[in-house]
Amino acid sequence: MKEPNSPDSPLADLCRQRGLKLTGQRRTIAFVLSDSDDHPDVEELYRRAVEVDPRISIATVYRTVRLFEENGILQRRDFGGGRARYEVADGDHGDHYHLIDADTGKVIEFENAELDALLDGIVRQMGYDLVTTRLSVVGRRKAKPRSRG
Amino acid sequence: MKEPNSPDSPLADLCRQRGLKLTGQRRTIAFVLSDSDDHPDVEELYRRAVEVDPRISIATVYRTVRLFEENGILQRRDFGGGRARYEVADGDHGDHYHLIDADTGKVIEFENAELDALLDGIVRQMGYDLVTTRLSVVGRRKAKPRSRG
DNA sequence: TCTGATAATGAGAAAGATTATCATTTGCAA
DNA sequence: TTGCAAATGATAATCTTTCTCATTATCAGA
Ligand SMILES: [Mn+2]
Ligand SMILES: [Mn+2]
Ligand SMILES: [Zn+2]
Ligand SMILES: [Zn+2]
Repeated sequence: MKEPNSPDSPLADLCRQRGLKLTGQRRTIAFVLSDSDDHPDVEELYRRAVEVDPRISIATVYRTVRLFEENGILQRRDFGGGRARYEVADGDHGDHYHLIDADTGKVIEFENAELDALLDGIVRQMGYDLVTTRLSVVGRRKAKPRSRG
Repeated sequence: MKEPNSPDSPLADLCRQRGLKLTGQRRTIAFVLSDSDDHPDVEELYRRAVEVDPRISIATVYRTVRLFEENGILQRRDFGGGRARYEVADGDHGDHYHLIDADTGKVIEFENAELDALLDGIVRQMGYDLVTTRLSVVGRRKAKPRSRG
């Protein structure tokens, strides 16, 4: 266990702000999420949550990520592989996209205002308002160009 | 049944070109795919295939779309909803993206060379070669601007 | 602080999509 | 035409996620 009854995590506070009942399990999951800067799936969140409070159930993790997503606290991501992955919907962090390393699976985040604007313009021109952009690119690390000789 | 023992469909020919054994089931599924211009899931492909040859099995449809995808004949798409959807990997048709109508679920294809180039440049600048772009946007039809009066 | 209504939880069943198994059939090269 | 490797059909198994329902916990109000 780490950081037991400390002041609530940012996400736990958000939880309360949204008028959601703040149970022990939700406090734990909120803490784990606030503490993560990657894109864990539910199994991984469960593992991390159990470290904090061993009597949490995976059913509750599923329920909680769904609840948090519905309340705009979490964002669900799909990087292929059949499982949903989650990250905090951070207003500061801003919208971002993901590059997945084809060989290692590593996820690299990036932002690009030109891309934002281009997508928005394309969709608008088609007569729609953009609601969601689902974008991830898979790439393979370029071989370092060798100095010839 | 429609179009029984006619000349093979373009996809069936492709199948043969790749050295894949051309079974009756594969011929049927290839025909159904060539005949489709939308993004059917496996269940839908199965329904369409059964119209042509009633003794086809859904297991074979699953196997065949996987085989065709592995051989670059089909492209798998994910528009959410938990099922894979497929379309012919058409060289002529070119790479394209998908706009999903948030209210109706309708899928609208679009191409955009600027988007192609921008994504390629972004990925390259991060030190990667672009392998796959997974992009779909969800949009909501704009209300027609009313002439005020 | 105590109580009760209500909502959340845990454990496991169920659902839904996809893949694996295995006995039988089929395509196709010789 | 034959033989064999590969494909098929039927169905079991797998995997992720949701549902069910009896039990427990939260929290507003007394
Ligand atoms: Mn994982
Ligand atoms: Mn369907
Ligand atoms: Zn991210
Ligand atoms: Zn398409």
